[in-house]
Amino acid sequence: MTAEEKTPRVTKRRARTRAELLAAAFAVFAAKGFGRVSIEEVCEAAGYSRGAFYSNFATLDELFFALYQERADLIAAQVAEALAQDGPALDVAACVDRVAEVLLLDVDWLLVKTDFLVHAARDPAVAETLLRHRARLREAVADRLRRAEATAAPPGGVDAAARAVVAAYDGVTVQLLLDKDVEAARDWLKHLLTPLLSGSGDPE
Amino acid sequence: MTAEEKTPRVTKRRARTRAELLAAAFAVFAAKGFGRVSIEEVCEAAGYSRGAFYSNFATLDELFFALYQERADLIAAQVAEALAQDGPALDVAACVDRVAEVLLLDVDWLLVKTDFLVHAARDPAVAETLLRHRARLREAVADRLRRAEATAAPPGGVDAAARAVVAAYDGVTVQLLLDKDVEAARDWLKHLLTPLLSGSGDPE
DNA sequence: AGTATCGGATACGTTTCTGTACCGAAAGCG
DNA sequence: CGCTTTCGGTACAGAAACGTATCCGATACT
Repeated sequence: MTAEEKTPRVTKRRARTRAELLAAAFAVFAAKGFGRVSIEEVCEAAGYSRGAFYSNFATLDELFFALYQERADLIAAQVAEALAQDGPALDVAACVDRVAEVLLLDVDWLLVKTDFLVHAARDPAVAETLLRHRARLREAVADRLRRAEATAAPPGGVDAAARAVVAAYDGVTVQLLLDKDVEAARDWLKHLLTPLLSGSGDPE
Repeated sequence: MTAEEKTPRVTKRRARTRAELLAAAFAVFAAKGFGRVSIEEVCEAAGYSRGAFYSNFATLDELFFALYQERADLIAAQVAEALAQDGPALDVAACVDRVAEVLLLDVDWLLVKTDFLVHAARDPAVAETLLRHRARLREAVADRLRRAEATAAPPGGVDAAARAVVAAYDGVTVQLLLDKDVEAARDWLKHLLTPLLSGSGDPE
């Protein structure tokens, strides 16, 4: 075995406490907001002492980043699944329904995600990874639209339509954060997407 | 004069320091984010000591609230002006241009505004006033659309269209916070509004 | 101008959080 | 089954921020 690849001898316990710290951090961040949370609070919520924290993360920012990455990947996978669920000749409405179900599921996640946005807006490095996540999502939507282009070509090109979908999602999220009405948000998102995906735009 | 109405004897200096504290707070909030800012930092940036702060505000939240209210009112007035600028038979594109100019002018303000959103999302009382601000803006847009309904009726009713405009604004804001490209954001907002205001929606 | 009041500065004690250095115990390996 | 490595707890000291109590200079009214 290579000398470079130093396999950590203990890895089971570590993974567990790391996961528990992340879970606790999610709850605390959702409740109080990232900026208002101390390392101690996270440790207390997780049932660990600060030693455990410093053993797993260098800083709160690092933990936050890991937390975001984890959850965002999870959501992305769920969205991909929802998008791929029906055949090439798709039912737009049903597809939108499924995606809306996934994207507007957990208000706590939207809270944390917005916190992360605010964080990224002030740190270019963080912003770049967030932009990558968004690009991935956008690409998934664009692919889906391309597959269905035969039945209904979106106005202004597939790519622009995908961007519009993301923008609509963001816009609906903001309102949802204020009124906390998930059902209304889903309905409203579908309502918004109708003209954006099938309306009469400038045909290039 | 009524005995209840106790006119404060000194009011000039106070107003000045209060304004300077607010201005400094805006700068610091924009740079670091509300959650990351201490009272001391605001005072230092303003060139005052903490005594001045506690003499004018009870808590950082209170200052933040006052700051938001002040700026939001200012923006609202500017938007109202931009909306009222041309006659009853309006040029949609030009009107959108003017509003986009006002709404997407200062990225710092968008940063602070998003901080406030995050704050409001966790405090129902704050959320309510933010919702009121948004309702006011929405109403202004709806009024404008009503005045122009003769030339081009928006899909799904004037009210829904106004909501869509706000959602589009929010969606574009998110992207802008990440890529910091104001010009692209303005173009994109106009592009989004076209199908939302004149597209083919379900006719009630 | 005199004076009563107000606004902001200063100084103080307290709390909270941080980061590190050290240590006992748990976990994998031979 | 003992040994070694590592993980997480504990203890400590320092920093930062908070809120208050108090004081002096500025300000407005007469």
